[in-house]
Amino acid sequence: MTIRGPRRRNVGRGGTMGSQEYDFGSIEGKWQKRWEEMGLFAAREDDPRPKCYVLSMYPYPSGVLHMGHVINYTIGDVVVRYKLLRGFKVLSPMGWDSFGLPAENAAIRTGVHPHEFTEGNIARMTQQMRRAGWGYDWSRELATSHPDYYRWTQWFFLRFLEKGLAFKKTAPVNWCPSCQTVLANEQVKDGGCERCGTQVEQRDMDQWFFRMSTYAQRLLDNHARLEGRWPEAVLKLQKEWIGRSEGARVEFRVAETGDPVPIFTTRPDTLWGVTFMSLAPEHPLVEKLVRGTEHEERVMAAVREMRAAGTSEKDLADREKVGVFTGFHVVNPVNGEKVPLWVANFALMTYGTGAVMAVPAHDQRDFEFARKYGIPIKVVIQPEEGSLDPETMTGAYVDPGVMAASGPFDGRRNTEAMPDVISWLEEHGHGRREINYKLRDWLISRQRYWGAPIPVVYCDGCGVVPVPEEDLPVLLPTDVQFREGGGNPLATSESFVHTSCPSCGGPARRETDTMDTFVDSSWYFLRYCDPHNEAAPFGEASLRHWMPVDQYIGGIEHATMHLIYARFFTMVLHDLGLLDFDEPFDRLFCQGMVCKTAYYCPEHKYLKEEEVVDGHREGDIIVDGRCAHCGRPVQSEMTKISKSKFNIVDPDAMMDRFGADTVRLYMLSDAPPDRMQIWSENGINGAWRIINRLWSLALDSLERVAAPGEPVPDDLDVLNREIRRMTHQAIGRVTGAIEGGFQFNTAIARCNELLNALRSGFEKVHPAVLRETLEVILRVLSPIVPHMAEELWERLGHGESVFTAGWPEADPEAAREELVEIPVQVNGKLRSRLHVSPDESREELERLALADERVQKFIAGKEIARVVVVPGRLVNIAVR
RNA sequence: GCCGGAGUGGCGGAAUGGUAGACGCACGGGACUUAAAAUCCCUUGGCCCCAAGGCCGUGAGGGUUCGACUCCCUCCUCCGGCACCA
Repeated sequence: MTIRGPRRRNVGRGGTMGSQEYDFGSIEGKWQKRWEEMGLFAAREDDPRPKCYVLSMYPYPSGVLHMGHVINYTIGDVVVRYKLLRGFKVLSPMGWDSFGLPAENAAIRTGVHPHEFTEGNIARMTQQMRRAGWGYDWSRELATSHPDYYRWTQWFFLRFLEKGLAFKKTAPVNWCPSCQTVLANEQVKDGGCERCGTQVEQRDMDQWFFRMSTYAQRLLDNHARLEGRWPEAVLKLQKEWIGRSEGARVEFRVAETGDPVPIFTTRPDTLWGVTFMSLAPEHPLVEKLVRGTEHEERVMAAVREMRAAGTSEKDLADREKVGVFTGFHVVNPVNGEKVPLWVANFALMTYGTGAVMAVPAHDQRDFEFARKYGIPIKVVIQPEEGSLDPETMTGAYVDPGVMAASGPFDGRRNTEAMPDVISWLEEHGHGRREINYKLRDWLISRQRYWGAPIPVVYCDGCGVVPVPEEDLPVLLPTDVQFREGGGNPLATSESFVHTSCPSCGGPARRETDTMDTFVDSSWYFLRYCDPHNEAAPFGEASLRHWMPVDQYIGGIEHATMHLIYARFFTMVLHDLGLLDFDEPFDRLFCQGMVCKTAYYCPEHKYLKEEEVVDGHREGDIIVDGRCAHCGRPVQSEMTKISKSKFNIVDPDAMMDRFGADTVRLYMLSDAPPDRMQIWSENGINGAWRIINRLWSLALDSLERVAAPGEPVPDDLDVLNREIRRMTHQAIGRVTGAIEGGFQFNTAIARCNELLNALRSGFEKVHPAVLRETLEVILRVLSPIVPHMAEELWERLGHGESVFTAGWPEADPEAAREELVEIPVQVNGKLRSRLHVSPDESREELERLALADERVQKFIAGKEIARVVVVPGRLVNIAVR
């Protein structure tokens, strides 16, 4: 199929309206250069205007801009320019999340050093960003892989280490055998590596952590301050991720040995119904108990099997629950009952204590396990009506009820007795109230080269020794080998590994782990405030000046990783006395995914458009197409653009064809930006038309537009009064649309209306009204289509940038309606319309409505029960 | 399973409890053109009707109200997230 609407560079065919095409090629470049020269986006602390820090999430420098970047950075740029027009000095920085796996994988594949690879990509993407017209203060550009940045990442690590917030421990970790590195839980998707998809294994390794779990409650509490400012969904995701649950810690003991077995439960009210206990396969007690006993072989074999499955099982939740009896028992402290101790694959060592009390009567998972292994079931919560029989139960009873067989609590409602049960446990020394969180400590070790080296050395005499601050940065060495499956390349550098102990001067070994790249991104927004500081990560005064980020913009996929890490990091820096705030991002906005139709053949999977044959187009979609390879009918779906689905859109190609302004306008004109964005050929053509309609109307206006400053006369005709009214109403509505949640689509719609009104009455529009309206359109549209707005603003005779012109202010007098249309309803149904002054009295409206000919037809012969009059809005006559 | 969000023309989407469908796309008709593209103008929720006009319509069903896309209850569908968390 042929691509419709190919762009010809064909300007000035002259003649009638609409014939002049917007020549983005020369105009966009001109203004990008001009903004650079005038320092429009250079943020200065000595600038007296109030500050506004607008930040878009920095990208990984993959070398290619994709549509996700385009929507993200376009929104950011619109906010930046809008704030400029509103009189703020805006900090709008950009930088690079430039450490990470792709560069290292490329090094293994092609032999190009990650540094070179990364710098080349940064150069390419910078060009693409400039071309898109996004305004940044490039003097503040940073890259996390540069030593002058990662030296401070290392410096923060040392501060954490001093305070005991960075520590090392052996932990079962997610190991990606392909990447040869450890992954955070967040980086494991469906049991596979987030990056390469390889099945993840569990291994015990010595790893560095940040003590994030102790900040769980604070991360949760501070949500109160973010409510209404962050998307609901992000707060919810974080809440879920932090996973607070209240309950009790209860001390059980092994009957045979007396070993304590503490458990955590959210249902202390069911303690009397415990019929067995489960330990996680990794629980240290398992091996301790069975070693040297008749049970050892059988139990340890089962444990090995359970551990082998690890997290590599595709769907953990659907995995069959299996267990093995240890041969030992535990004593239930509340009633002295002796119940069997099992090892079960559903018990997690990483949550609670790694031991779970089992109440099959009131927990579905325990129920299934008990039925499977013939373990007794004991009912201790009875429903209000009827009584449960363990023999006939088909599932656990988890609803509220009355406690039974529960000693001192018999007959009490379980929901009400809960706090008393906990008090009782405390009084009798059996346990205490406890709160547990799913949020764990942050594993930051990566067995990789392309990251910030963790600045410690290992000395046989002194142990773990931090690198002294003055020796930072610990530079990445260049004498390393990048090999497929070769483990950590950093460990292959002799010059790096062998060093001397900063403490005793003896021979020592450097840590070869590097830090998770999420550490880099946990403070980059701070560095932007003072990017060239060589004495500190940032100057206190600069931070006080710019922070917090007023508006942060990025993808919702960072809700639980980056956004929690960055909040945690900020809190720690606050507690270290480095910051006087503890939440970094005042407002957050998450843009929607960019989607496009993809085609799918049951046999050949996703197809390119040209592989779909015999179909016809309905709008943008090929319908009833067949697979070019096998002839099977092809399905179409609207889905996130991705290479694997052959539905990608190349921003560069789009800007070649339509220019940056058209792409920007299209991204924002169809749907609110937090929703899914549908990319379509027709849609971008529509945006191109809007651009050209405005362009040619403005050019046609130049001949007859009033001189700048020429006042609008008082004695305008109806048409011109109407246009002025629309103009001044539009200012208010556009402002509201932007302030009320970035509803750029409706803001653009208002401008279209104005444009249409000017076009249809063009010959009769007064020159002064023409100028006024055009200038309003240009100013309110300038954040969205900045290049064209600037060009036309200049051609209208302004010497200064439109971005220094200020946001237009609505004149309430001009915006006032002279005549309003008042709907008249009878029993809620529209029957007629009155045309009256907007402040026509209640009585007169009622009189006019009742007298209306069309209304009469519907009320004749009926009893009027009530007449509702809302002055200026409507009349509703209720009849019987 | 649990928790969110959303269901409005052929499509993307507009509507402080007050004229449902702004704006745009697509479709159709017309103008310009030798012709096409581009551009411009008109029409366009469905149904009945020569017309005037009327009836029906915001996932389904109830409720509150003079009046409900909007608020409340029940249900259905779709999307997203979480999912052995004791």
